Amino acid sequence: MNYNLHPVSYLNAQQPANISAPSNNNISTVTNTVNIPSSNSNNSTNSAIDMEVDNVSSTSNSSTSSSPNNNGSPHSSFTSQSTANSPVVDAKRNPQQQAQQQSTQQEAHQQPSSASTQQTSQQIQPPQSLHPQLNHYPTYLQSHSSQQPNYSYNQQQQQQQQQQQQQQQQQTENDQSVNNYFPQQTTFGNAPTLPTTSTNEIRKSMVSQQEQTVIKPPKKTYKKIKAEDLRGPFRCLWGDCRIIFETPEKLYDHLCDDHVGRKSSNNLSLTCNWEDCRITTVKRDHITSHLRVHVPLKPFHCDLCPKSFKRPQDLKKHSKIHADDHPKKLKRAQRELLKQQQREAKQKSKLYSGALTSKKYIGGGYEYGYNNNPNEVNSSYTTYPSINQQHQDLYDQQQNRKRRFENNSQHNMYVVNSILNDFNFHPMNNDFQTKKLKQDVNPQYNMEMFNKLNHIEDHIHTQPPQQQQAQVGQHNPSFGAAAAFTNGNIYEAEKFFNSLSNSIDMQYQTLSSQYQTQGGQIPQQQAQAQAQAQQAHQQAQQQSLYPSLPQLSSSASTSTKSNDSILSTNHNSSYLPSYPQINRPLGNTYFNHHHSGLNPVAMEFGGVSTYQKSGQSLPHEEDEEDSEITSDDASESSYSEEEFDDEYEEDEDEEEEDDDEEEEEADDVHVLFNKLSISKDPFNLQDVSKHREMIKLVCDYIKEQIEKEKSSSDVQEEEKSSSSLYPTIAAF
DNA sequence: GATTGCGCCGATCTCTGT
DNA sequence: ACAGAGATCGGCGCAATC
Repeated sequence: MNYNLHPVSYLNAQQPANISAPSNNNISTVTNTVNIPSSNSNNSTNSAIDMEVDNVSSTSNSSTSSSPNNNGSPHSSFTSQSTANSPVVDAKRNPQQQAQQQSTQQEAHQQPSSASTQQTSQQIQPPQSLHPQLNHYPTYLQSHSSQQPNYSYNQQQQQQQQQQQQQQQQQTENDQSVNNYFPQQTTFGNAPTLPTTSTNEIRKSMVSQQEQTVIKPPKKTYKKIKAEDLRGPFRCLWGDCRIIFETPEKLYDHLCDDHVGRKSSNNLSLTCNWEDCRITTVKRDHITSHLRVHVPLKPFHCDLCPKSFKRPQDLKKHSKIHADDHPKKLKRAQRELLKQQQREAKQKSKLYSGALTSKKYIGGGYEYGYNNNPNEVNSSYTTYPSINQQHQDLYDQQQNRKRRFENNSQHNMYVVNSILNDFNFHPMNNDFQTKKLKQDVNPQYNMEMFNKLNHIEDHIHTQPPQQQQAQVGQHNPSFGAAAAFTNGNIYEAEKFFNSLSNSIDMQYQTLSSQYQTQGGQIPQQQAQAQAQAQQAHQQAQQQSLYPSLPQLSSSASTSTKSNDSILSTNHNSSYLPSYPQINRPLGNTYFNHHHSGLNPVAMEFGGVSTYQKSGQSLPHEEDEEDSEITSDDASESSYSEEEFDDEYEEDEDEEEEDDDEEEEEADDVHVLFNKLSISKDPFNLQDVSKHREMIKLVCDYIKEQIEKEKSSSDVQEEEKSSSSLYPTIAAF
């Protein structure tokens, strides 16, 4: 376990201790008296951060080990399930259940054990859940009312105590089972809060209640992740651990690594201690899969629709509805195919007629029209000359756009499809009609958009070429399939992406000019910006009632950490996206993660290993070591770095205009970055450039579609006009 | 070669939304 | 009623260890 990956998350997690209010006093004594196997104890780093991390994480592990499962026996979690006396639990119980519970507790107090000391350890009240709907509490677990063990005893006393607890649990279960099957014999002991009604009424009510609570199987909680669930902060509610994480990915990692643990690390816990959930599994992957219930994390995205899923099986099952043999898919495909064939036939007929009646031959046999379908590039009319100068201008425009695609039209089409899909502009998207209304017509390139485009870019470059090809074929069988858009949709999309492109252009120009003027002074500027950000953060923290999100120190990372760390800093800002994020690898640069076969995100779609918290080292750690290899591989890219550089050079030439304005922009860059929440390093410039390029691809595509729409409408008009010259022949 | 830990994956059940 | 999504569980394979 490497806490150096995101140390500030742990470091700052101590700050809101007064808010989350887990009194660690009791816990600290626990950890001092009992040698609990802890994965964190293996952390041999000596930095100040790690020292504090150990303090915090020891709290978390003490909670983990506060369960009697972690007594060193690997399979101890099978034998006991402790249920904390959480007020959340008590709030859910009806008074009669509470009375029964109290009576059980009283009986437990009468046992010759240290119940009074145990009771003090139960005073830690967990705060309100981040996800109230997840507060499910299986009824069969409510019957397990055991006390937390007192770790001030030695191990032998612990074992005895655990045996007593097990006996108590068994006795309680036996009593309840007896009461269930022989309700007439139900007694309530000396429960103090029972109402003084007749015994028959109590018996009837209790019988009915027990029938409801025991006979009925525990209901599962099926929670849909909402936008508010993804805003964070993401607090670990495992036991007494209240560490706050920036992202659900980190929270999930923390849960799997620190709380579930591993058999090999001698800290495996197969009982979920998340709040009042006490679900016990028999295998580690089962509990890691179960943990997704508590974490709003859906890292498995559907490539054909905006939906995301928690588990790869869910995605796989969902993907069946996109299969070609799916009934809905077949009907829709038939309709789309018919429309498309009709329009293509009309378009081809016009092109044929126009070419055959062309007035003069201008140049060598170049392609007429703009068709990115690789199968139709050498179509029969490609060698016909253009018609006139107007067509020549149109041709030049088309060729300019086509240069963006011609190296790898398949990949670029996939980029366009992905972006249209993620922005709910894809015509094949079922939710388009409902979601498009919510789409901002004039989007701004803010941090949310930055993260979203990063997400899309991640998604794009983790798809194998075969899958991309298949998806392009499914989404848009022909590149020039203008029929995919309706008239209203395409103009809305044009407006949306043009506005976004303009916004990105502005940011890009500012960033690029600032980068050129600053040169090697970026780290110093970053340090200043970081100092300002820390001041603002401290002020906000003083004013805010809520715990602050952990802040990553970009100034430190800039000088000491690798580029990958810087990237992770950028992408894990406090501005969290409002939609599920894939587990963006820490070793994330555009070109190496695009081409490296070791990409963990790529593994995401080929397997689950990245998310099932394999014991093997993460691939991106290897990427850091093999950065040279991956950069070399980038030269083989279909979307090569040279291609990007060419684009950048063109753009930068246009931007070398006003030096005075650049100085003013340099002064305002702090404001800009504060708005964007993007630290100023060249990688951000690269990210912005990538986003700029991506959106330009979409804009070009949309323009092309609009032109095709116009041309097809011209064909229709010509057909109408020409048909008016001749008598209508009716076919019988 | 046997054992064990671990992860992947399919089957199945349950719940939710239409 | 049905489809789709969420959740759980068991079988299986692989790698490490003995």
